[in-house]
Amino acid sequence: MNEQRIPLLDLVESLGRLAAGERRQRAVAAGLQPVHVQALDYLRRCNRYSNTPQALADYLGLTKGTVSQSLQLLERKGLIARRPDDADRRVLRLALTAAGEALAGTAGELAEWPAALAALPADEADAAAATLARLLATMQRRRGGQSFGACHSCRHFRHEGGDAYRCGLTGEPLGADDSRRICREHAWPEAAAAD
Amino acid sequence: MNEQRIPLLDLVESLGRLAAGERRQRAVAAGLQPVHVQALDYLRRCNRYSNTPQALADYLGLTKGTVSQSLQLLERKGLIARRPDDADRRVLRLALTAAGEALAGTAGELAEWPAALAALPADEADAAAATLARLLATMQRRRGGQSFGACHSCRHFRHEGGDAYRCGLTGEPLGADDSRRICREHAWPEAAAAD
DNA sequence: TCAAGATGGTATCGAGACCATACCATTCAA
DNA sequence: TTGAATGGTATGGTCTCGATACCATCTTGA
Repeated sequence: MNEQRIPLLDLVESLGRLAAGERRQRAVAAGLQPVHVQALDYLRRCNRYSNTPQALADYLGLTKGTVSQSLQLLERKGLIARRPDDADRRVLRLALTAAGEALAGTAGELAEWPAALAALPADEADAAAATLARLLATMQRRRGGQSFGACHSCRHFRHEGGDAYRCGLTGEPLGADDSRRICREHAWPEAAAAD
Repeated sequence: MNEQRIPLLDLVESLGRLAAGERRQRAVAAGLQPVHVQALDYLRRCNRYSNTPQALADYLGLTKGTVSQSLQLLERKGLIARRPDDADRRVLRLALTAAGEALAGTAGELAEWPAALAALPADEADAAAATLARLLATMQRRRGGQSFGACHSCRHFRHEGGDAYRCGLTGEPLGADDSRRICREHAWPEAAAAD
């Protein structure tokens, strides 16, 4: 028997801090702050309903004022483009430029983790991931906040056969690519967590 | 079959951010910054070799100058006491005051997590914890940084029968309480990670 | 139709974390 | 005993972040 009495939460927080530290290093090496790399990463992974300053603010847990500043900085650096929405002229639509896409790719990658993760037995890693996914879903529902999950795990997600999907909230059709993106309207199903 | 293709690292980071967010809320509710609560929590859990500004700076990954500022603030608020070491008069020994102990207790507690964690099947949580512990040990060794693990999981830890332990590095005897504290000299055993 | 509120975003200011640099005191090593 | 290493402080600057106030646009409802 081994002696790891370390509770699960402590481990998650320690690993999270470690990863955040590495991300921080890579961000400053790229001339950005960690939060800016997070923003770029979000824009790379969010869907078409979620590429606005307000959605980003909700995702990051920051005020819209703070996010507005960061976005201006990112635009000055030529990493994102901001253009008004056609339908609602209050709204800005954010998009990565080619430079932003490239930077998000390089600065978003972690150097040491893939190897360490690959060294874990696959079934063990999968089991741990399943457990953590349940925990995450529980926590997000319990806190009542937005969950920002991928589209395909959403309560409103409908499969219409083949590669055809639809969002039950907006009614719009979705492609296979859309279904893997982060959505600000995401809501976990009622009963089960991540099943 | 469920569709959680979410990789383990993403989950760890999401959960870490969620927990950090809750810690942040509780910290500001207590009139402190998150890093200050982290400092108090560290001082509550570290052993007698590790209660110095430099050790805290290493633990938090901050410069000693930054930590010096924070410690002055915490002393002004009456949450910690700083007194010079008897043997080495460069060194300051840090200790929580009664108020600091109380605040670390209340602000360090997370509200929603215990219930969510308890809702997980015990064997599943243990298995996930074991996996994450291995991952953490691997990452810390790989990055060559200090690990700040609990004394009992250290390479230098010696069990001398009953409740008698000893640190193989300093040679000093350790009680059962000591062996659960965070040590700045902590080093994982060579071969296995957390076994 | 039009006023009132809701929503998305910006401008500006202050607080404070954080780092870099320079510095002092003490201990340790040659 | 001199020089390097270590522990800590002081200071100035950068930058995040929140609060507040503000403007523009959309929505709702009487």
